[in-house]
Amino acid sequence: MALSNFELEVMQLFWLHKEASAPQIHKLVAQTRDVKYSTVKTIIDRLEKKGSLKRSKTHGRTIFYAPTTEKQSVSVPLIKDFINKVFLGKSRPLAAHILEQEELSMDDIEYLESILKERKKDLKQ
Amino acid sequence: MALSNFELEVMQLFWLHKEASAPQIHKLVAQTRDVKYSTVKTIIDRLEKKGSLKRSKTHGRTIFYAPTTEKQSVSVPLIKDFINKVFLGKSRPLAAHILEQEELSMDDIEYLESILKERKKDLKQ
DNA sequence: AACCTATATCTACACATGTAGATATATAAT
DNA sequence: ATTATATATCTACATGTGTAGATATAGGTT
Repeated sequence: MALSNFELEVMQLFWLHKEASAPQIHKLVAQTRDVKYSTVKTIIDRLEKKGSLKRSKTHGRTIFYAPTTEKQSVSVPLIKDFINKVFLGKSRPLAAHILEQEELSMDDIEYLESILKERKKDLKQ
Repeated sequence: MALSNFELEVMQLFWLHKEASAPQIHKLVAQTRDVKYSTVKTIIDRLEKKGSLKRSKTHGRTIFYAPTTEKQSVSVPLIKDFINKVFLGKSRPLAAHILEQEELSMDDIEYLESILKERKKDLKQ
């Protein structure tokens, strides 16, 4: 099932921390934006209902949740969708934009070059 | 103002064709999906209200619309958003995924390599 | 044991979105 | 000139989303 922006934002925190409670997630999100506990808890409830989070343990009455899927299994289809939606299914213009315009360190660049070199080798055979 | 998925899909068609009428856009969209004329027209009306389309001319009572902005001015911020949303603001993992997994021709690869070479040169100075 | 407080649960609401029917009407066809 | 038809306009509605208040209560605190 598709995730909304806010749901995805919360999932990112769960993927990062492996496991967390609603109050913890609320504190993290509240560092950036002014959002009430119950708002965050609603999102977590919806994620649980969607099957993206499961209850993993409790401390007192505090419930801890954990992701049910790897981050990859969500983000890879999102990339496909995005390329379809914004670049009519063509990867090259997106790749070009990132390589030209987005922030990359020398290390990043060399890493990406090595990927391309490999890819080229595979294509040739 | 942000565009919904469907709105963006319709804008893609306008960017491609420069100018079009609602019936034309409907026919194009209907090639892919079963969607009624009035649905498409509603989306176009909303795009007009949002200021993304303007009326450009009429033939009989048929209204032609044209985009008010370049495609780039919409897609570039979308890329930023997407990287923030899905990759916590880091471009490298997205770039790596595309270079590794998405469909690229030898020509694409060589083009992307040349971008990286340039970028490297700039970074060194 | 009584109380306080953090947390969970439940309910609600405005707005966006995808969807399309109903209706009016300007123009093309006869 | 009349009629038919394509197109525009208007209205509507279910669902998803971001948002949060109200209320209950388990469990820590005194």
